[in-house]
Amino acid sequence: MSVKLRQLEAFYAVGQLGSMTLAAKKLNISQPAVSRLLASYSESIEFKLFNRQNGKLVPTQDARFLLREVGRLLDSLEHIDEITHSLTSGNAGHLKIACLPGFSTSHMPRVLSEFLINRPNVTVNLEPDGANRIFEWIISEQYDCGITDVFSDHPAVECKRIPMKTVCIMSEGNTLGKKKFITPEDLVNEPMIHSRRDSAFYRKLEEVFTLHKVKINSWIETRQFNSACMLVAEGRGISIVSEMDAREYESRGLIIKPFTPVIPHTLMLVRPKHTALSTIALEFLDFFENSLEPFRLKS
Amino acid sequence: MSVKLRQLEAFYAVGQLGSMTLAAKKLNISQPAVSRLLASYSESIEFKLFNRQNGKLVPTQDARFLLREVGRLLDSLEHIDEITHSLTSGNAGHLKIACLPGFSTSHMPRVLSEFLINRPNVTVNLEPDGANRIFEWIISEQYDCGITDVFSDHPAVECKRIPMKTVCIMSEGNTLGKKKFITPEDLVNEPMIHSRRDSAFYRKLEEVFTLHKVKINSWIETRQFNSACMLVAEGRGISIVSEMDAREYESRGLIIKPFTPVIPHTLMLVRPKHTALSTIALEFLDFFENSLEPFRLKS
DNA sequence: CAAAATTCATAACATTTAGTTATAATAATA
DNA sequence: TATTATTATAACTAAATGTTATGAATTTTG
Repeated sequence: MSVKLRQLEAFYAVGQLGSMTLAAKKLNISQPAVSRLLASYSESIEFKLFNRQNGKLVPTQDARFLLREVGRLLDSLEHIDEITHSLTSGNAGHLKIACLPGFSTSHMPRVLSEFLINRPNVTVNLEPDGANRIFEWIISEQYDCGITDVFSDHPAVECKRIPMKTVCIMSEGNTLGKKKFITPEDLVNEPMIHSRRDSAFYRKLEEVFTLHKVKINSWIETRQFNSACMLVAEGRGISIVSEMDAREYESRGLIIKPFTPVIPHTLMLVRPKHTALSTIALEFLDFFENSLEPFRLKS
Repeated sequence: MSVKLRQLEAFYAVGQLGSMTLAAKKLNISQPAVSRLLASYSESIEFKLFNRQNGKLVPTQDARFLLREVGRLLDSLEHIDEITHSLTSGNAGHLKIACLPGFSTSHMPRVLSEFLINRPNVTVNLEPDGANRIFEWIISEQYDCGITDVFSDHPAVECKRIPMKTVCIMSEGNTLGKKKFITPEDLVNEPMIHSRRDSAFYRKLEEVFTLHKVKINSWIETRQFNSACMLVAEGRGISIVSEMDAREYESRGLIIKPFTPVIPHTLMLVRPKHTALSTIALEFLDFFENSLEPFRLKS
């Protein structure tokens, strides 16, 4: 007959309290129950557990050694109980997040650390990578959610679009800094930093400029808004980027101006469609979406 | 209803093997048993544990998180099982040993380390102190056993006498080094290093010398044989000490010669009389007594 | 695609474990 | 010694854990 958990609990309680009667009270069972649990345990192992001394039950040298181990076991059992409850309430679990590299260094860490403050039992795996890889990961269900800016209608991917505000950014010396807002016409002679020509955002940009009969004065092509901000902050060029990214660099000398007409930048929150997400993952997606609120384009 | 150990075992097995049928085999129970254990566990916690995928049971994100914790729990349970068996066979436990300071630096470490080689789960507490303190500790049952050289007939102390061989030691240059054995008469003019005048051993020494009508040429009085050996090795004086101690210093330039008549030095292995010693403590006492064999005086 | 095989769930029942109350035995204490 | 507190034993109940038999659902295979 194998060791029974109940036996260990009884053993531990008696070891702690030095009395079966007290142990019974602590465990909320009757004294005979404890007596028998202890008797059966003591029989299964082959050494004496307690000696009587003035009416107290004093653990044997060996028993004392065992007590430590049993204590550890009961602790981790309690921990499991705790964790179990936490998992349903979203206070424990593991999060696997994939996001574009731009996010992983600026917005995400802030949001994540805030999210984790009250969730000590949550562990996170944050993987920055390109849009294509993110989709692969979501499709193969290796990650709980992804933050990207490319749409996909893959049947296994749930995709939520979030239109984001964009702004025009320039370095501090720029004469356009005196204007209230910027239009395409203002940018005729400005060297522009913009995203790759095959990106959806560049196409939208081009469309707007064409409509205004202005040619984009292309200077540097970069993959991320991040880099654009960085370059502009360094003192050269002008760009149109997500306001969220712009605000990250505002303190490093960067002029931010509204741009008309409005050109939205669409973020995508993606997740596997056929898997039930864990509570913690759902909570995080909610939390993250909320964090975008200040920069979200209200339609 | 609280978590049942059996449920966790089933959960873990299924999580590992991806199948209830296999899990049942591993646990040596029937498949329906596993099915019900899992069902009841899944009901008690409030989230789904597994998803079916091509006939395999794949743990949920949350379940995977739990599995780690449960694994730890089961490990420590297994460890307890292991320890329990070890305790009866004397391969685990805790040893509290008190000994004279002389032992704690020479003989004891060697014996102890040899004793522990095949007993990885044994922990030791070795406390060096004077004879009186050792008795106090044994009486109050704070220690399993003690090594000393003073007898006590305290009713709570079990005392085993071990008569030990003694030898005469001198430094390398000494002319007596040419003799086969040393007698009291040889020591008339030698400056002697000996134990304290109130010690049992000194009284025996004095008795023998008086019988031979030789006065002890007292030079240095020291508490331990250790110190005597050290002093002699340094090049001055002559002493009569336990052979065991002498051998420790043999390599540091020390001449060892038999002494007649035989003066035994009595070691005491002491332990609490009214407590059943743990298996490991009994084993250790045995082991230690054995280690004294080469230096023991056969009567 | 239908047949065979695998895998899990359910039902009905047996056994073991863990709890109960009542009471006797055993220490500790006044 | 009588009294009191503590543990052990007995007899019984409820719950947990196992069993076999069998049906439903899903993969695998010919």
